[in-house]
Amino acid sequence: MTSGRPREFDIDRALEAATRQFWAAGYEATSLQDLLKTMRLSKSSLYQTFGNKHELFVCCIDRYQQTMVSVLSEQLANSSSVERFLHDFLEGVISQAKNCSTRKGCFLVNTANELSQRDPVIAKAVSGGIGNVAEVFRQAIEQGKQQKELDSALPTENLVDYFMTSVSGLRTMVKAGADIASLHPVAQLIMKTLSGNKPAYQ
Amino acid sequence: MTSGRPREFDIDRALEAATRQFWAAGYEATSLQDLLKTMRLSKSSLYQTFGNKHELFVCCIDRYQQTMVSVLSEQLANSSSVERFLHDFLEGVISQAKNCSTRKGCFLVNTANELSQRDPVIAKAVSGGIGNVAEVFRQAIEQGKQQKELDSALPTENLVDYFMTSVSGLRTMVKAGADIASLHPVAQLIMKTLSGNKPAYQ
DNA sequence: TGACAATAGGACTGATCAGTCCATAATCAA
DNA sequence: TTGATTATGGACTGATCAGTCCTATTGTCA
Repeated sequence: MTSGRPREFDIDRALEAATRQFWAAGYEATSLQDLLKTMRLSKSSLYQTFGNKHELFVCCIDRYQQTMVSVLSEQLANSSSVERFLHDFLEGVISQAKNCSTRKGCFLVNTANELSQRDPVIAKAVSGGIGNVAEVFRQAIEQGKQQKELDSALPTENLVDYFMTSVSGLRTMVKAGADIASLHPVAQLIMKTLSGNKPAYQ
Repeated sequence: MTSGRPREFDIDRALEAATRQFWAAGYEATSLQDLLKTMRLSKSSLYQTFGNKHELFVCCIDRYQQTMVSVLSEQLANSSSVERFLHDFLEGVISQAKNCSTRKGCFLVNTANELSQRDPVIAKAVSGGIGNVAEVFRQAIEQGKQQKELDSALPTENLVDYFMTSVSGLRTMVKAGADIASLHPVAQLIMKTLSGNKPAYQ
């Protein structure tokens, strides 16, 4: 059936490199030259393998959200408590403010901001990805309620929406250059809200 | 001193049109052709008056933040209570989700997302603008504490940071296409956090 | 009337963009 | 060895970009 010269590069590695580039610079500001350089591919290989810049971008979005969901699921499974899981996640976002190279925000949220208004295909991929991530947090919050860690008086959906909103806000602050010291108390307030009247998780 | 043919267009109207365009499409995605069309200027007039695209953009940022600060200050002065002022602001953000033309988010936050990482001049203008807006909310929260509307146990700065973070998150959700119904409870939770243990503002 | 300033419009530059095409090289199966 | 298939790199296309420059016109004031 198929024969011929075998592919010399690894598709997933190439996608990872492309994701890094798109993530750091955004879609429009990433040129094909940038992609060829970081992916270490020839133009022909890129077009033959991924179609074009737009299709490549959608592949990167998909790969990113799959990775994020699996990492989060694992972290949730390995956490000693739901409060710890959620708080660690918030602190992880904040700690990205420490240096510029990690101050990139969330690839999904960045893309929503850049393209969701004018590119329906990408918008769909992004909202699907965000939904999958939110589903992990929904499971976490449901679990936290059952274990009496979180406020059971409020509908889970509201808490999930609140958490996703808060995370997006933190990420924007980090990207905008807010200093870490001012964000820790914000994370405390967010956790306090999730857990009802209980004192904040330490 | 100066004589010659008088300027036929209104600078502030032209800036308003440019702001509308930049706001809707972002900096990179706005071409000079787009600007000439919406501003109703010839290329010569634009360059003579505003220098270039970049300087024009900075003018738009400045104009936007000045307008925003003055509108917010007036709303605060005219509000029956601080809680009402803050809650109305959150609901105003949410109500922008109703149709696509108003689903543009905040011009300052959008710009921070698009350009703050790679354009120090614009980054400075944006962070200055955000600081001015935050200052209005700082005054509001200080006032709310004195009038026993808000939680006095927490430092004002923390509450301001929390509020700015929450607003940014809400704006991202609106831009990402979240439905209004899911955001009202989020706004309630934010207000509840600001006011301490009191029931949410209705 | 003459100096001055702002207008409009178009030609032009040099750079960059995404994407196509082609000749050549490498690797497979038969 | 041959033919099919794929990889690769560079030349090329057509479009668009911001910005410059030039000419000609229109209006205001001294």
